[in-house]
Amino acid sequence: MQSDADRAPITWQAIRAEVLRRIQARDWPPGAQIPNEADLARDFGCARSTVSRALREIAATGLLERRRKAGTRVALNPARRATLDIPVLRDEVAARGGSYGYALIARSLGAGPPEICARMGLPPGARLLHLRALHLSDGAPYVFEDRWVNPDAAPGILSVDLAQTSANAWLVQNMPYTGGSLTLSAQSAGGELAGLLNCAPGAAIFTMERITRVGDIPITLVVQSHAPGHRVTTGL
Amino acid sequence: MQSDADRAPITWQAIRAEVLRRIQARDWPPGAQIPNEADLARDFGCARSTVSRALREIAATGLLERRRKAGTRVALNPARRATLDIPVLRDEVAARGGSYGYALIARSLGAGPPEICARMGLPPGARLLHLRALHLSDGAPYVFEDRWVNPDAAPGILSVDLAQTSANAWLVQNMPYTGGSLTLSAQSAGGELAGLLNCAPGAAIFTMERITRVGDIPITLVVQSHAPGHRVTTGL
DNA sequence: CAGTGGTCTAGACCACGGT
DNA sequence: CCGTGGTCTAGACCACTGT
Repeated sequence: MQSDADRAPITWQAIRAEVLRRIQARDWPPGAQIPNEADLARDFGCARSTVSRALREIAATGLLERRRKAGTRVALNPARRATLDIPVLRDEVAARGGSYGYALIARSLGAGPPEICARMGLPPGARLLHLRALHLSDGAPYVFEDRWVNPDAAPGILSVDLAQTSANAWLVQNMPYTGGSLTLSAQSAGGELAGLLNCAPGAAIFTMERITRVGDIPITLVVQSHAPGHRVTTGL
Repeated sequence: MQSDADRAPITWQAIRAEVLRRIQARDWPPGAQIPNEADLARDFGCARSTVSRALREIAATGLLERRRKAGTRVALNPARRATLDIPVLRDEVAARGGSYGYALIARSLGAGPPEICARMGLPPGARLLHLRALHLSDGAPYVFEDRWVNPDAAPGILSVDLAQTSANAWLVQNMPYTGGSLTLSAQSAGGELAGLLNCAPGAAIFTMERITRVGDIPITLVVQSHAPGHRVTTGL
């Protein structure tokens, strides 16, 4: 008679919420193995792929660990993951209500320093375009950028007027990358950097170093030194 | 006759790779709309859900933007996302080959400072457990941790011997959280912090501040100050 | 070997949101 | 309105890996 009451489809978000609830309530304590997908699908009254989707999403956050045959377990030491947004600096400044500015300080083409070449995975002495520039917010230094570009990977950049267009903007529009790495650290402002960022020497500087590649070919290495007080926030 | 040549199933990873290739090759330049899922599925000779999975994964990295009816576009200003692993400090030290140590410096229970209560979203003067501790690698200071715990959310922690078990380890095993935030910044080591971390006053310190919640209830706010030179790296 | 997650398929309905 | 992505289903085969 009430055969139409259970017509409402179960969404994978609902299953995710319920699984998270059971973990939080310690129905499934850390380290415990949870039922397999087929059983859960039967319990929830939905297709296995729906359960699979929900568990996959949770596992992506590090709270569940899944292995074939071994099943799904609540992570014992959840090395949680956070997703960090890396906005374009122009947008970041605009979002803070500032007016964005860009100033190229130096541009040179020549053999890259051995250390830089090594970090980019290039042979020592490879020819690199070296750029130093300031990103400004309301005219004040916001980020100092020290960048090396591999002209072999991005030949077009040699003919761009980089005083008008920031290298990042050009690369973003013309050289979508397929991989790379990001390193975050803190460094003390040396004399030159302090001068560029208009801050006290020795101030703590939040630094992001990015290397981007297309396939196996390195495109650019950029070190961005943020003005003191910069923070990066994300959800968990 | 060759009707069995196309039996190999197309994987979503293969489609992702091909879509990335077309973006990189500027077949689909930034800002352009790409064919809809149904058309791509026909072109690739697979089910629409396979295409959907591939495009969803790419969109999750920020390279594609998807909207119903408007279709899928190559992001014009790809605010790229990176996933950051937040390992348990004990594991992080062990992975670096060090022996892990933990030393509780201070423990007190009382009204939290207004600023801390506000950051946690609690009323001013809320009762908080305040912990100060050092994480050690091979006996040397590795991270100084300044933590506030909401005892109403985690009553069990008041009866734990925190000299033996780090608060983080206990919380991780007993209080799986459902949300929170993470803030990264650089700070200059003040006199006290320099003493604790055994570094020069004024050194640049990489700082992570985490707030975790269960539902809407804040559990803990922790500020972790890393020894100078600390770096966090992730893929893109 | 056999259990479990990973994936693909073909089809269906629906929610959103440009036009 | 109606095209597009978002999702669910029921079933199938496969890849990996612990036993």
